[in-house]
Amino acid sequence: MRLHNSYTNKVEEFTPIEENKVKMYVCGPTVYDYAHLGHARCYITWDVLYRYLKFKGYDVTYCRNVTDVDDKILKKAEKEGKTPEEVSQYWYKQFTNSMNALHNLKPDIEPFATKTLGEMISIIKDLIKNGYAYEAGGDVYFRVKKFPKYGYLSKQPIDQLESGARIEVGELKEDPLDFALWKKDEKFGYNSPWGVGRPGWHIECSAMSRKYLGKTIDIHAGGADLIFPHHENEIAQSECANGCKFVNYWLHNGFVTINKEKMSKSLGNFLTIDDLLKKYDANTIRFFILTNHYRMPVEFSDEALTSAQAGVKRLMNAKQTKINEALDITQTESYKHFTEAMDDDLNTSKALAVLFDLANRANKDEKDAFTILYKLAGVLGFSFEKAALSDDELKKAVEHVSEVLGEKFANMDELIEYRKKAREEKNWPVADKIRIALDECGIIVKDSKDGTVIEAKA
RNA sequence: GGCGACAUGGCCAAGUGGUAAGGCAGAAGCCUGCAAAGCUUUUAUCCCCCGGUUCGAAUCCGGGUGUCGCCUCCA
Repeated sequence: MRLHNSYTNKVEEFTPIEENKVKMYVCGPTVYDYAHLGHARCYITWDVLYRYLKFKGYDVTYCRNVTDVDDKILKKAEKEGKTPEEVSQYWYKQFTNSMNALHNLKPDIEPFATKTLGEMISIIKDLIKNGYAYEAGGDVYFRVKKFPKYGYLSKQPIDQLESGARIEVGELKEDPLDFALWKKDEKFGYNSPWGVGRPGWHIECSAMSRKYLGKTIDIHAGGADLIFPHHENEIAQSECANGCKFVNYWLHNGFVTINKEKMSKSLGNFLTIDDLLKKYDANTIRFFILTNHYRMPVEFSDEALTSAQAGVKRLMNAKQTKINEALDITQTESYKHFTEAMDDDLNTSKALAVLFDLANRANKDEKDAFTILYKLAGVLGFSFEKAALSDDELKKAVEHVSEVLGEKFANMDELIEYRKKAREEKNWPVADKIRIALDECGIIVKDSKDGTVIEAKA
């Protein structure tokens, strides 16, 4: 399997540290607000990597942190008169709901920053001891100039970074480039050897990664906007504290854009996952994300989502057969093509083409085509479970049809039976009226030789 | 200003040296009482522009043009 490593800027053969085991870390959310489509892209992308690695037989440990100590959380807490814990707990729940709704698998470990303070303090202590960090007025800063490789990941010449760096009022840095490992905060802080304060954002990931996955890990992934300064700083901290390589493969996903501009909180041009899910289902959002390569920008538009919806529908409408559990799909051509695509730096666009080919073959009654489709689509996180019509929806629909026809029906079965008779008597106006009325309730009627089925609109 | 990426049919998109996957939309036919779904056929002599290398380039090199991202919190 080949993956693009941002550190070397090359697509490289992936070789895990321990044979058959993969330790992957993904930078998780700061929980203070709604997750938007940009987050969805990130976490869907790495969800697919996680699923695919497991599918390939790796024993994967997937760790995704939760940042629950941050200026934005504190601001929100003050504004709403709540404790920071209440705020972060609430938004963590919202985030989890969104991830579940998108069918993202739960990471094996989801550590909270506030529960990993011991590890952070231990790393900072080591950095100070080795001269890589210094305390100044209750803050602790990392001495960037002591780490010659600083800037390697982001490909930034140090002098360029220097010209952009700046010392804020009240900061006691030796050098503008230095960044905070610990910040004095007597109001919301925690005890530490340097007084009451809070950890810097970057140290959190270094600490959680080390605590749960070890000093050197296989994969560290996240949005491309984290490369600088977040990941650059993580490398500096971890490698100076641990004296060994931090990450073997750095993976970064591209952005979702809207009107050709990056979708982000600060620009205010974002669509929340919750709102999007009111209009499009999880498969559609996933399909929209996966038609593009994960490193490319993806332009959001309703047209693009509608197109994705139609594509998903085509896959989901494939003629279903009973899943043949005995089938070894690894021996099939489709498996070969699918894995070739995915092994090539997650070419999901090509992998989707394999799925469309299988759908077409299933529709032509090719044996096992649906089984293979079902399993491979599952690797990308697509679900064939159709949203069942709720009792309430059925009841409302029956009432609506009763009203339109001026005839009372007790339930859907009775209604379908009535329409069947109408069709047998070639009473097309009545049959059509029922179908149109049901369509108005979001129910599609499909007549075939095998009988009539109803299902919810996508 | 520094660094990085991208430019393929109406739209989205794969393809990185051997002659343009796939999806959406459109058209025609089959099926169907009609629909829906499905099936079949069909839509780029050409891949932003100009040079070059090569038997051969969308793919490599040089030069343009355009778009985007990072350099501050950000997925």
